[in-house]
Formats: sequence, structure tokens, C-alpha cells
Amino acid sequence: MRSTTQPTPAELEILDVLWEQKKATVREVFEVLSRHRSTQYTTILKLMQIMQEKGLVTRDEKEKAHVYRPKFSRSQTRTQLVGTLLERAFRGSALSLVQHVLETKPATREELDEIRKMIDKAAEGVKK
Amino acid sequence: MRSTTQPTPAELEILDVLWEQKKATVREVFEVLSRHRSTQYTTILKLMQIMQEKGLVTRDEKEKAHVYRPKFSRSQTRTQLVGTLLERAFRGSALSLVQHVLETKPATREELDEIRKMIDKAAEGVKK
DNA sequence: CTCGGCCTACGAAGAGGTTCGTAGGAAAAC
DNA sequence: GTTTTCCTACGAACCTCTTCGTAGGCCGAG
Repeated sequence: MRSTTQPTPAELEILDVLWEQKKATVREVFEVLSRHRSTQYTTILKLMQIMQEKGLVTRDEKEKAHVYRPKFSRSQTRTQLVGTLLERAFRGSALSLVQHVLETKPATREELDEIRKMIDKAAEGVKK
Repeated sequence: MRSTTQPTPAELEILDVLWEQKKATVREVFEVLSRHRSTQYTTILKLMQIMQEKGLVTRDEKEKAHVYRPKFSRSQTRTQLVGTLLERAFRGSALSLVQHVLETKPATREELDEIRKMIDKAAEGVKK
């Protein structure tokens, strides 16, 4: 078993719904996803069962329709996914990643100001 | 066929060697990778043959030992991989990605200064 | 000429991810 | 009470990724 199980792409879509709604049944997740995606109910069901086995979600079986909740926050998951990409494609350098994004995704002035603020805040932390 | 074929993790390791050396034979890639990783020669061979079929690399068959070259630059590939992560986990928001990295990967003062420079440069571009 | 070494090609196996059909049970509708 | 509806549980199929064993060709050393 992997120490930290990475959600797969399909699992991420489901987690997105769970993060939005805090908790949801298979039916509810299916309703949301089937609006933008062609999919069968049992596909979502199966995926969510597997996610439960993997420990990506918890399941409340009190009601007939089981209620699922995410086990890790969106932020935790993002950290995990970014970490993987960092290792695989940026030799672990977060700085390289940020540089690459800034170079290739031209941001608006407002966004750049946002990032400046982030840096100032981060700098305080470093300052000690 | 996908319009842009994403390199898989194993393929990325091979591309890393090709990017470093501009071109390489299977033997040369194998020599580099086997220093850090336990792997068989034919595994690398097979992967590189598949990469050629996928169009990730070109192959020069003039010599007995074929010479492989990357078809896309490291930067192009990074853009592609970041784009995928952006869609899957950050709802397409590059700003969110940068913010997340800055929040979770405490950078050194030097790195923060580096990023500041990047932003200033990016801001010029926006200013027009 | 034959053997050893290095090369490519190929096939197969196993793991993981995604999809969906079918079955069976329970509750609601008729 | 029977039928319809909604739920879970499986199992199977198919695809991709990764790994490696085996086979066959070529060439230089002996």
C-alpha cells in the first residue's frame, strides 16, 4: 500500500463535488457530474467504493444511500499532486515551477499584485 | 490519437537524459538511468521504441545503435504537464497554483527575491 | 568458421484505472 | 401483494503503463 494514495483523474472529479458539498451520496455526485460528462451511475458508484477502500473518502452507511465525505482537504490533495509533478518534471524545484508558470501563463496586473502580496507574507515567515 | 501525447513518468525519466545530452542511444540512456534505478536494458529499449511510435522522440537509424532525440523541449513538456495539473486540480487557475506553492513550500529569501524579479518582468509585459 | 557481445524487435504478463452490465435486496407506488 | 424504483455489490472487459524474457541479426575476436 502506498503511504499517500494519489487520487486519479476520475477520482479528483468526484472529490471536487465532495469538497464543494462537504458530503454527498453517490446519486448526488452522479447528478453533478452527469451534467458535464457522459457517464453511468454504476461507474461513479464503483469509483466511490474503490475510493473508500483506498482511504480517500469515508462512508456513512446509516442510511440506505451511503453518505461519503472526503478524507483529505482540497489543499492537502493539491500539495500532494504538486509534489508529484515537482519531482517528476521540475527536479523538485518549486522555484522552477513558479518561474515556469509566470513565464508561460501571462497573468493580469491584478494577479501579479496578488502574488506580490503572497510573497511579502511568505517573506515574513522566513524572516523569523 | 491524442493531439498532444503526455509523457508518462517512466518516459519523463528518459526524456530527462535526452534533454541533457541532446541525443542518445538506448545504451547511453540505460547507463545513466541504471545508476540510480534498478532496471533492465530491454525495458528502456521498449519504452524508447514506444516513445518513438507516440511521436515523443525522433530516431536516427543510420547507425546500428539508433540515435534518439527529444521532439519537444523540456519547457514545452513542462507547459503541457502543468496545464494538465491546472485543469485537474486547480480549475484552470494558474494563480491558484502559484498561491498554493507559495503557501505550502516555504521558500528561502533568495528564492522569494527571484520570484519578485520574475513578477516585475512579467508586469512589464502586461504594462505594454 | 564459430563464438561472444551488442543491437533491435516482439510478445506476454501483471498492475492500475475506468467503464458498465447484471444481480439482489429493500422500500415505495400502485 | 405485486410491480417499479432506487440502492449496493460484483465481476468482467478493456485500455495504458511498465517490466522483462526470448529470439534473431550483425560484427569482430579467437
